Amino acid sequence: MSEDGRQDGGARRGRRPRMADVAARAGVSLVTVSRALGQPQLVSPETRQRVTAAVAELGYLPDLVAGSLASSQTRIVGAVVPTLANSFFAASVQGLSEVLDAAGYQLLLGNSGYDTRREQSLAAAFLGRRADGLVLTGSRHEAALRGVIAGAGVPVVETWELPAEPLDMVAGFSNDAAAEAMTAGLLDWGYRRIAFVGLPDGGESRSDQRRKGWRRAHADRGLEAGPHIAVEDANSPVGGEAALERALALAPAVDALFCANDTLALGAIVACQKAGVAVPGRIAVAGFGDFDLAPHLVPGLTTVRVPGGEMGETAGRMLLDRLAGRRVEPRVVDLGFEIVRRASA
Amino acid sequence: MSEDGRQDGGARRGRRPRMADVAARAGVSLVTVSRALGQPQLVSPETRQRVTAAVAELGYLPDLVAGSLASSQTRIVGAVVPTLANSFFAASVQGLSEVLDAAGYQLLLGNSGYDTRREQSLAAAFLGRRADGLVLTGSRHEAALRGVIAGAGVPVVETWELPAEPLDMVAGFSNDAAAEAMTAGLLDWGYRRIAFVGLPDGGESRSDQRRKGWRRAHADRGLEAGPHIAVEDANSPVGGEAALERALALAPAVDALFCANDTLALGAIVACQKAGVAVPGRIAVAGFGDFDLAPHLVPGLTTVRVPGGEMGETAGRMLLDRLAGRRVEPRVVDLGFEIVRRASA
DNA sequence: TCCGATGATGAAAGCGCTATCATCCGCTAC
DNA sequence: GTAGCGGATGATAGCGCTTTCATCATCGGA
Repeated sequence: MSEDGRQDGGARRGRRPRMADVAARAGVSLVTVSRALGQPQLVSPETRQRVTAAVAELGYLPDLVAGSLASSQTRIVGAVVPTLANSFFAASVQGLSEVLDAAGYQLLLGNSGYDTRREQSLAAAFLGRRADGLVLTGSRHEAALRGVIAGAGVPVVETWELPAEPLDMVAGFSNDAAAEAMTAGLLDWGYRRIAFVGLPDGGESRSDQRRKGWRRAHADRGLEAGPHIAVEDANSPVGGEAALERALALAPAVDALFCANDTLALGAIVACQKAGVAVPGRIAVAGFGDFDLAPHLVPGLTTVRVPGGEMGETAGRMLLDRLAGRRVEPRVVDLGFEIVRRASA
Repeated sequence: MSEDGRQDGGARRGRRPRMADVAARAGVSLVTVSRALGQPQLVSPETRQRVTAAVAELGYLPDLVAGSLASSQTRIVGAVVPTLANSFFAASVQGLSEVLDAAGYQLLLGNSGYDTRREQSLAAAFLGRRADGLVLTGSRHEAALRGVIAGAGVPVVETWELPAEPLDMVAGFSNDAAAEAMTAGLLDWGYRRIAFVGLPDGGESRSDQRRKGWRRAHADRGLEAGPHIAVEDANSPVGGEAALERALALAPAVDALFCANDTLALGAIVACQKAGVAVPGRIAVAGFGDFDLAPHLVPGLTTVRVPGGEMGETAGRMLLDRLAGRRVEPRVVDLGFEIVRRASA
């Protein structure tokens, strides 16, 4: 291949080459280049090879913006998570990203900061970019979202919950069933006064559901639930530390702490270590999420394993299936959970 | 506003409205709509108001793909991180995302899995989407990347390191200086045989640099560095646990473990707890990163605080400045680090 | 009274691709 | 021999916007 200087078909100096430049260089029409790149089987091997060579010589990079406009599909999926500073959602994003990447799709990511209005505006922005699909976290959205999505006509997957009225598809699990199961486990293991540690009422949809499950486990057995110890910030161990202190002061004595997530549980366990409180001897601690560190804490954290990465992967696959024109059945996938009993309860 | 049925200027049924539909409805030309939306100050208040009303009535969402093609700017920034399953990079992405969001930019995210070829192909894909800027992690890239970026002519920020030959701009810190400072601290505090726990040689750029700093701190004082305890996976506490076991078996006795990151350090501390090894009495443990949990471990983790979120924010701001046509000086920003001494060393 | 500013609006020309339809060739089938 | 067909290629028309340039009032100053 000639390295020296631009030839006839070469791109004008200083401009990034376009498909027409490649075409000229390869001595074919623009359409043929488009086909050679997009549907190579429609082009003869020699032509394809000439095009490939021209692409390489010019360093041509197809403009996917133009392609998207012409084909009205972007191969972009938008995802909104409450926060990235949290390994749980990060795992989902990672799973999603990998599935999409393998299919040549790209991920447009936004974080809502647990604010449904920001979620709404991010979703709108993604749709404005003509994302082919959307992945959302949770079931609580602005009322207007439904209309915006319907108007755009793109497939959507909600994750991390099992909404009563899904927008479209769901890849999630039941937070209340999981919390109920965890609570039932604690009761079965002999704990009698189980406090729930989490956000106040209405603080956040998933925390609320978990609290509901905890309450129901008691109700189903005719027991009265223990106290709800409210924390301000569910994403810091500090809340767990404070909760332990409060729990120890309560009478009748609380013998187990069910934390709305593992970060809080870690705070509680650490506070116990510092205060010399035996876990689970004096007080048991259970978490929710089963983060990486759960088995490594001392004592190992009893918790609920949730399908973080799988939700992302499944959401991605559902979207891709739908975009490929395949029917997605069922539209609501419950990825389940698992009670993981370690030493802390 | 009339709810009932489409009117003259309304969009054809079943199609999503375009700018022309809005224009017809508002009784102005398409250009005016474009201006009313993009540069409202160029349009009279009444007209602007008519357009706004028409937009609302039709539920019009501008097509940013078309806009991008026409204006040749996408307001999209692409970012590549090694992994999201790691709170360190997640913090950077979060910081970046927030800065971009506030400026009306969107984030296209990819994870390379610590593979430079995947980084390269992601970067190329982002450039194909005509991202206005790129944020990369680290300084080790495929050779071809430089040319691809130069060809696209977009601003780039490298993060998490201080590359010797930056691609363009940098928002990072010196891993070797930080590791050297941490090691110097350990030496100052009286530890004499400090093992480094991290990936094997050449495993990863940042781990290598940290090891280099550890070695240099010794060399500068005419001391011989302790052993390098290699682990397979630096992102799991398991490596730290294994490392502790190996360290305890060494003679002469290792009295401090300097782990290439906090996750490994956590593994080591936990292993000590389990084995009843006093920290720092028998062996001190230092980490790198200062993740959320560091102050909450028992004992609190002595570590290096790195500017995770700030690198993301700074990278975002540098990009935005450059895109706004402002000069960015200096192009290499060292965000520094901080030695945080807690109880573990 | 006329003129160049100034402000508000519009018409037309693309941005760089893909979709669609047309063309052309060589081949098989009768 | 020729109709018919599939494979390979090309010409053309947009995709829905922004940009640029043109138009046309309106207005204060000479």
